[in-house]
Amino acid sequence: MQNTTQPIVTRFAPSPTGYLHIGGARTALFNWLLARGAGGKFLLRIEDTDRQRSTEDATRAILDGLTWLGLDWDGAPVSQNANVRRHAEVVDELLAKGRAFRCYMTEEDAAAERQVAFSEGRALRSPWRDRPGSETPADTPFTVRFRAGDDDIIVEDAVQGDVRWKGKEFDDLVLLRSDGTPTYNLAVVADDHDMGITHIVRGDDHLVNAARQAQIYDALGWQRPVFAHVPLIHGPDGKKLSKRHGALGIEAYRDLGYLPEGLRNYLLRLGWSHGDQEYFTDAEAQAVFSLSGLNKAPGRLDFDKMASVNAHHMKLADNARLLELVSPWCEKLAEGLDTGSTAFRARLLAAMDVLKTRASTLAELAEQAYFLFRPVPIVLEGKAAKPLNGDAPELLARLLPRLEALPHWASAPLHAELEAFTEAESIGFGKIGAPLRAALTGGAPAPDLSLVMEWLGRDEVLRRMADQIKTGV
RNA sequence: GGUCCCUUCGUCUAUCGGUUAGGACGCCAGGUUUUCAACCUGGAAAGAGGGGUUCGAUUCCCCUAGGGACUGCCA
Repeated sequence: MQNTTQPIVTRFAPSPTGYLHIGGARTALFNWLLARGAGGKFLLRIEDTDRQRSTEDATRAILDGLTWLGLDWDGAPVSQNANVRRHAEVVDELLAKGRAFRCYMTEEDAAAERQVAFSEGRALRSPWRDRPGSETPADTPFTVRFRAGDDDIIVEDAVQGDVRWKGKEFDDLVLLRSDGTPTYNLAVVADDHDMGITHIVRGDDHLVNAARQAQIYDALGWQRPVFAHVPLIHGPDGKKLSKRHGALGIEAYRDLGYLPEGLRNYLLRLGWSHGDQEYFTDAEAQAVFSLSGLNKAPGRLDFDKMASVNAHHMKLADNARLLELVSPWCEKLAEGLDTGSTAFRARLLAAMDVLKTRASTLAELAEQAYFLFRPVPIVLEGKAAKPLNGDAPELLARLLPRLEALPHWASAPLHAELEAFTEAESIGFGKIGAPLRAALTGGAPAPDLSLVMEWLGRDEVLRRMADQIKTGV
């Protein structure tokens, strides 16, 4: 079966008929991990032999998706369509070996023939499979079909175990269409062989194809690759993935504010495990990933878990990088915000260590940071204005000069000063905390007040306090 | 219809014949408390059903049920 002395070569082979969806992304991830962890190669092949359905846009969307996810491939992506000549050669080889034959059935003939086979509980067998060459009509279009064998077919799958089929279950499948173009199963085998693919990890919707392809490998005398068919991902309801729940392009998750490493980690654990370990860095994942950890049962998408895994990676992420990533989100929250300004950048950077522990996505990070850059003066209305009722403005007014006089503007002395103030006023912390918080953040989520004050800076704090003292009087 | 695959807490999973069936997310309760979150502590929560095999089955086999894939001159 597998030749362990040769380096591992894997591939991801999407057909460019849409975006890179979440299931495809996971398949790509597994292939990437397998290759990278073994110092092998991870190749890309675009299965574009169906010219009608294939589009440039889809190809680009898939490449962009992989790039965003951080799955880099070796060499240039292979276009399957570019190999049609080679595919025909392989068919000739099969013809020469007597493992393929010209079939003159029309599509209608084949449909009728299939009907008969169906009723007899077997797969289609072409009446042309054993006709001598002398009987073949001239000037009649033909397909080339594979001469299906009668022996059982056993696929040794790395995930599903040994799977066995009866030979009669398989069609004399078309290798070359009547227009001379190759079909999927033939092209895949030829390309995978030519590309030196050692391990094929793909969705288990291809399990039966593995049997078809195995027959072709065997007929050609080629070594079969290691097959590993991973179960498909289902939606949160356990049903097949649909647009409504999760079958989105990978870029949709990016646009929801997920980090690529967060999504990678989530996808990795969906259908694969390494004991009880939940979180993996790339290096860890590459080091321990193996086919034996793959699960046989399909998994469901769980957006809560996805968010929580992402939150873990938010905490680990570099602050400067997060600043770049979150800036567009901040612009969405505050019209006209200049995220390139040094004031904005400095504040966010200072606060990032704390803020990133409070958010599970970039969208939430921007919300958590909102108090730092929200437009001033802050207009408090309704419930948000309540903390400034009563004598709260007077309290703020008495606190203001004390803060102003602080020699060192940092969270520790600020905190001490607040404590001193509550003591001097004989009030509980909440008495001053609530109005101060309202004045500084306008009710937006924010961490400890002394930190908030440090990050905002003296001028901004005094300014926001003054704004509320003014309106409160 | 046929063939094949799958089945442990709500979800992702550990277990590779002997465990009080473990962890994570979510949920519930409590704690902390200057908002929101985070955090800490505790809790509820699972082997689809039925037969075997075995001293002993979640684990091995069979059947049933329920999911799923394939069954194209699509990929």
